[in-house]
Amino acid sequence: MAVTMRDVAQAADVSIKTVSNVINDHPNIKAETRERVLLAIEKLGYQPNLSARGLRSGRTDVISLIIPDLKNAYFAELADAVMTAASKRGKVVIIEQSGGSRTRELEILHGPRMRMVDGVLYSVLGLGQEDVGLIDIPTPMVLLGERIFHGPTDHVTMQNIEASQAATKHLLQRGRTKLLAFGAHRNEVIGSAGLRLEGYRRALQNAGLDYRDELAIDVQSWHRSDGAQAMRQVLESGLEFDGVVAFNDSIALGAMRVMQDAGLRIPEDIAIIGFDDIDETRYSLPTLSTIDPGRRQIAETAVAMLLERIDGAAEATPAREFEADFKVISRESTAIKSAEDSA
Amino acid sequence: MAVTMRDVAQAADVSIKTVSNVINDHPNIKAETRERVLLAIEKLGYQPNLSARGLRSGRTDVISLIIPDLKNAYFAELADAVMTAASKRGKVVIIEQSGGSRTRELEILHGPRMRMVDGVLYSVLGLGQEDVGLIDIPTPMVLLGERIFHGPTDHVTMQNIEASQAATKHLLQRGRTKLLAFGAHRNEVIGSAGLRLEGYRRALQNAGLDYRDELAIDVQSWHRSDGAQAMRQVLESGLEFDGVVAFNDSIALGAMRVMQDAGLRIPEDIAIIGFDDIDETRYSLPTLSTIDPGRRQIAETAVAMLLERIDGAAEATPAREFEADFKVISRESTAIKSAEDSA
DNA sequence: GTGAAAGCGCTAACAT
DNA sequence: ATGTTAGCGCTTTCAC
Repeated sequence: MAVTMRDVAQAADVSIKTVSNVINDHPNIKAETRERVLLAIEKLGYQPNLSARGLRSGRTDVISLIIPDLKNAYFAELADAVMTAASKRGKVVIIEQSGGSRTRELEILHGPRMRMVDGVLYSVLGLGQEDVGLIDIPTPMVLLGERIFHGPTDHVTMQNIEASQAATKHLLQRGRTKLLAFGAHRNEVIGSAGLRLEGYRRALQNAGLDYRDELAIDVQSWHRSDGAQAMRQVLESGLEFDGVVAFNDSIALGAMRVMQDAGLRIPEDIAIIGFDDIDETRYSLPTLSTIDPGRRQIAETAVAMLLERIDGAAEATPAREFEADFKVISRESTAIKSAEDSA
Repeated sequence: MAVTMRDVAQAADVSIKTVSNVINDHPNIKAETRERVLLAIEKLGYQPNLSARGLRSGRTDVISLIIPDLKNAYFAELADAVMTAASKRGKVVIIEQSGGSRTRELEILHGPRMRMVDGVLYSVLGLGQEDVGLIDIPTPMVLLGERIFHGPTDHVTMQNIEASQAATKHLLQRGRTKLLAFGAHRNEVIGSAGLRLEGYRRALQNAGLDYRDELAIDVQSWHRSDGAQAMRQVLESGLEFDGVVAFNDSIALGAMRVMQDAGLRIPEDIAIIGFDDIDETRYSLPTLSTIDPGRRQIAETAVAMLLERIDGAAEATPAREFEADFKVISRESTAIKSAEDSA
């Protein structure tokens, strides 16, 4: 059997309580006693049993992160940011992939695994605003993403409308006027797609341009292959455009590849900007202009808020909402090369 | 306080043991009794306390996956494969990022967190063969990667030498003879870099070509930016080559981008093949030929082996080694376009 | 400053 | 087929 606190206590000739005190950095221990205990721990190779501690204290120091899909670069980078933030505070992270499925998200949220973690960061995709009642679980939770607003929990998100508006303005400033809103979900009002489309509209309006519905291109799933396929259809249709506001980087990269195959030059013929600032955008050919959504800030804030809820520091505080700062990252795909660009 | 088994037992008017039996699908329960218990569970919203179960049974149904870095596409895809395989068998996964640091890997391996998981999948990067003595931990473990061989534990890996040899042969067959071994670590014998360089040498030898040391390009860290930088130096140096065997996809993509910037056409001027078959290789311009290392098979096998160790099914079995099947994936970056390709 | 003892919620002997 | 009971290893009052 593994060595327990009792063994350590015996070896150090103190009570089990004293060992516990040393381990948990409690005050009121003579330096000499602490030394002795530490030595015994070292000698016996003692390691606390986390299950026992969890049972007794109600804390496991594990938090859960629910995301749609780790293979998606955006979520891999989010997971990394969350794990880094959690690790700084002594927590480890269990990642649960939902596949964006409603059923699976509910299963996870209401499953027994929730009882073994101190809290949850939930990046919503399957559920929507109408499900706001279903996310009121006993485990402390912080919501991520833009599918549900004003729920019963803290919420950390990015400035979708403002960022999308800035991205659109970025292209308008470069003289492009026939801009695709690439990645729309037509009948969505909130959700990333809905909000980003709204930002696109506002930018057009501010520039005195009309919104033309045929320029809003539906791309249901935001993977690279979907972006590629949607762009293929656009090119076949003969629709005229000189710029693309893509609602995430993956579909932007997919679309870029298809346009280049078709002989279009980027940015000379078509300027394109993405969303998310995934690592890859710095290495594509051309490099992709994009929106930095403030991922690190999102992760840090979400973890901090969650921990406050867990140790009750924010007990009296009502549900908070936090929007991270964003930045337009200008790269080659929207570079200004010469006067005839907008021709 | 949360509802416990005792409450359920009371509500269903049975003993606590019966409730436990129902939950754990033990035999010998009258259908009618089971019904009653299930109903009570439902009504009270009972959820088992996993810490308590873990304490009592010594099992947590959590396994740990130690990898260098989630932002690295290869590891993100590996993590996804592992989580999927684990989930099928009722386990969840804690991901620990080591950053490839020796110290950090040892810290994790010997840390208290190991006592809260049933087993570990450890993708070695920081440690090396000389550390084989340090990885003999009490927690069941399966080793991944190619830094340590013939250790005290099961080991799942890919066929590095054979795969690299096949990749090199793939280029040789296309008439390329001046091939960079891109991503070498000069003084490494085992490790991915060492083994892949060996495969490269064997392929040359089989083709009756001499190994030329100046064609082995050191790239210490295998991120895209490192590949880009190394290729910049190669181009500046004026070294002549007509093909690139890159030791992973990321550095291949970085290098490809730099070559294109320099006006080189791929595959006409330079043919290039990568390693890992990360998703992105299907969408780059041109698409990147690569080696499919058998990721799913690796994940499935590693998880299966680990679980056998955990439930003692493989108690008597000595440490096993398993090599996954690989495949050469031929894409545009090594396509045969015309007769003058090899000019 | 340290010790004794209770008990967290569960599982597994053992009993019936 | 079901009930009784001990105890996993730890933290936490409460004494001293």
